[in-house]
Amino acid sequence: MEMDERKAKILQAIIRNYLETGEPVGSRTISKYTDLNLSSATIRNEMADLEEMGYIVQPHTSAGRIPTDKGYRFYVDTMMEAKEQELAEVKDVLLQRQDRLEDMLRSLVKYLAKDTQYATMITAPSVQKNRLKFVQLSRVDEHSYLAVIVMEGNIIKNRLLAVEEAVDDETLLKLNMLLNTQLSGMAVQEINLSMISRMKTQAGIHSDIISNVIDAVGEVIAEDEDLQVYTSGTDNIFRYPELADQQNASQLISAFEEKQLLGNLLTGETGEDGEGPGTGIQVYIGGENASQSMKDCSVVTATYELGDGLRGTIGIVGPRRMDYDKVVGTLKTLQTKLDDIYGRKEE
Amino acid sequence: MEMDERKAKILQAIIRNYLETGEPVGSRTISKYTDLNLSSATIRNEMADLEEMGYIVQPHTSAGRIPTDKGYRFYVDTMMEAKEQELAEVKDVLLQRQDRLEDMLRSLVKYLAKDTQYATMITAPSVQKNRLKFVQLSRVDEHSYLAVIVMEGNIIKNRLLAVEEAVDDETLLKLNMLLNTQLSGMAVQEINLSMISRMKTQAGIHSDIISNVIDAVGEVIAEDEDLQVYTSGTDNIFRYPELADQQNASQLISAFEEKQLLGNLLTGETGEDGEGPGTGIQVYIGGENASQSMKDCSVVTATYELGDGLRGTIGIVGPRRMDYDKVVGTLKTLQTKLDDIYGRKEE
DNA sequence: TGTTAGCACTCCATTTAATCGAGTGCTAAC
DNA sequence: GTTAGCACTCGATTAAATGGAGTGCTAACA
Repeated sequence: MEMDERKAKILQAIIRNYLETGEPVGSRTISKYTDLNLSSATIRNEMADLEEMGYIVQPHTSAGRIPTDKGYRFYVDTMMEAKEQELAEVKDVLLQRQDRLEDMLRSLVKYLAKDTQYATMITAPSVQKNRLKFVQLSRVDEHSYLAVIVMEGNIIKNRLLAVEEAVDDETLLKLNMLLNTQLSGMAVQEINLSMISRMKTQAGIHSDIISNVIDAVGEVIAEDEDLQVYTSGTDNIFRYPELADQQNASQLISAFEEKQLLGNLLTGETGEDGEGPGTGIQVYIGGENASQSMKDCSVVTATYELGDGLRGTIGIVGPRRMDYDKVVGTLKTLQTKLDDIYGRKEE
Repeated sequence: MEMDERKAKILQAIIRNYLETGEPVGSRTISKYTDLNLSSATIRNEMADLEEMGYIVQPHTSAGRIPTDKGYRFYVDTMMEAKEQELAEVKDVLLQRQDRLEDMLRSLVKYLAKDTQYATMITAPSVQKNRLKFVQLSRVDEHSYLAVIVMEGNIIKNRLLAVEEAVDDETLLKLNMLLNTQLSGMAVQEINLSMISRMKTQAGIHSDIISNVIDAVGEVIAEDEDLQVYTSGTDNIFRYPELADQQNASQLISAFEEKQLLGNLLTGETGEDGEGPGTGIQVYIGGENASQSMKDCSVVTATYELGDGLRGTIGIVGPRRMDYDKVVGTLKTLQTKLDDIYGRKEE
C-alpha cells in the first residue's frame, strides 16, 4: 500500500486537527473538515489504511486516531509550511543588549518562551577558533592585579590575581607588552610549555606573575568550555495536559534543572549542511529524542551565529502536538534577524 | 484556656510526627509515641483543647489532626532546636570559586538544593556602598576600546566601546590618569554633572570618549541594581505530594521562573537586628508569605555577607511541613562558614 | 477532679456496578 | 469505489456499597 494524494490530505487534516484540539480525531470530523466531500465511511476506510501504514493509531478501540511519530515526521518533512513569524519586539531585545551577551541571551530565551508558549533553552555561543585577542594586566591596589582577557569574538573575561610584592608602573608596562606580543592572535592550542618558559625567562624576577596570568588564561578557556545553558518558560509545560501530569512534569522539570545534560542534548547533533539563515533547523519528535525524559516531547533546535565564529544553539520544547509550522517559522525569522544584526559585522 | 507543659508536649509530638509522615496524626499514635503514658482518650481531650486554641485542625471530622500555621509558628518560636549541620563539601564549593562570584552562587544554591531536598534560591550580593575602585580604558583594536570598571568589593565589569578615531598610546595613558584621579574612591551618587563637565573639559578633543566611559559606569551600576536571582532544585517540589498536584506545581514553577518577583520576596524583609552568623534567619510559614503563590509553602531566608558590605539573601522553599530544625541549622552553619572564609578579610 | 474504657457515629477513600456515547469495523446496497 | 446502516467496543462518568480510621461523648473509676 502506498501513500496517495488523498491519503496525504486526510493525514494532514488529522494532524492539523489534533494539533489544535489534542483530542483523538474521528472520521466524521474529517469528513466535514476537509473539502474532499467524502463520507465518514470512506474516511474510515482510508484511516484504517493509514493506521496499517503506521502513520496514526487509536489510543483504544472505540476512539478516534492520533498521529504517531512517523505521522508527525511525514508531516514535518513534506507538508509543513514554515510561516515567517512577526516577532515584533525581538529586534529591540537583540540590539539593546549587544554588549552584555549573557543578558541578551536571557532576554531572548524569555522572549521566545513568551512568544511560543513552549519551554525554551539556549546555549551560550562557544568560540570555534579560540584565539586570544588581547591581554592586559592592571593594578587595582597594592596586592591585587586584574587580568583582562579578550578573545576573538569579543568575549571578555577577568580574573583577579593576588600578587605578593608590588610592581612599579614601568615594569607593569613591560609585562603588558611582553604578554601582548607573545599572546595576541595566538590560538589557545598553540600556547605550549616552551612558549611559557620563554616568557618566564623574559619576565625575569616577575616570572611568577606571568605564570599567574597564563594560568588565568587557561582557566578562562576551560570555563568557557563547560557551556552555559539558559532556559525559560518551563512553566509552559503545564499548558499541555499530556505533559502536565505529575510523572511527566516532574521528569521534565528535572531535565531542565540539569543544564549540563540539556547542553549535550542541544549540541549533540548539528551536522546539517548549508549556510546562512533558514538552515540548521532540526526537529526531533517524541521518541526521536536522545533523552528518555523527552520521549513525550518534540524539540526543535536551531543553530545561531553571532559572527566571528560564535555559535550556539536554541531549543524549543513542547508536546508532540506542537505547532511545528509556527515554531520553525519563528526560528527561521530569528535566524534572519540575527544575521541582519551580526552578519554584516564580518566584512 | 492556656498552654501548659503537657499540651506543649502533645503539640510537639503531633508536629514532629506530621513532619515525618505528612499524614494527619490521631490520638492513638500520640498515646504510644510519647513518654507521657496517657491513654488515647485523654489525648483526645487535650487535642480538642489545642484545636480550640487554634494550633491544630482536622481536615475532616473523622481524621487526625494537622498543625495550623499558628501551630507551626509556636513550634518554630519555642520548640525548634536548630541543629548544626554537617555540610561536608560546602567549603570546597565556597573556596573553589572565589573569583567567579556568579559560578560560586550557582554551585552553592545547587549544593543546598541537593542537601536539603527543597527548592532553593539566592540573590547575588548587592553592594551597599557603591564605590568605584578603579577604572581602566584599553585599546583592543583600532576602533574598539575596553572599559574595565572595578567596584568596592571587587565587582568587576567590562564594557566594549566603539570609538570613531584612534587614540594614541600617550593620550590613552592620560585619559586613564584623568579617569582614575577623578573617579577612584568616588561613591556613585557623588558623580554629578559638574564633575562630568569638568572631566570633559580636561579631556579636550577626546571628551566623547570620556562621556562614553561615564555612560558605561552608569549602565554598569544600573545593571547591578536589578539583582540577579539564582534558583535550583525546583524539581524537589514534586517530592511533597501536597505541592505536587498540578495546580500547585504549576503555580510554584511559574513563581520560580519570575526571578524578579522572587527577588522582591527575598529582599522584602531583612529588618532583623543582630550581627554575625546565626542571625538574620527568618521563617515564613504558609499564609505568612507575602506571595500568594507560596501560600502552601514555608520559606526560610537568611542573609549572608561576603565582607566589604556585600550582602545577599538565601531562601529555601519547601512544604509547610518542612524540616525546620534541619533547614535553619543548615543555614546557620553556612553563615558561619561564610564568615570564616570572607569575614576575616575585612580587617 | 482528672483519667480511661467503651461505643455510636462521621466521613473519606476505595471498590464495584451501571450507564452513556463517541467512534469503529463490517456488510450490503448503490 | 462510495456510502448508509447497524452491531459492537471500550473508556469516561456517575452512582452505590463497603471498610476503617478516628472522633466525641458518656459513664465508671481512682
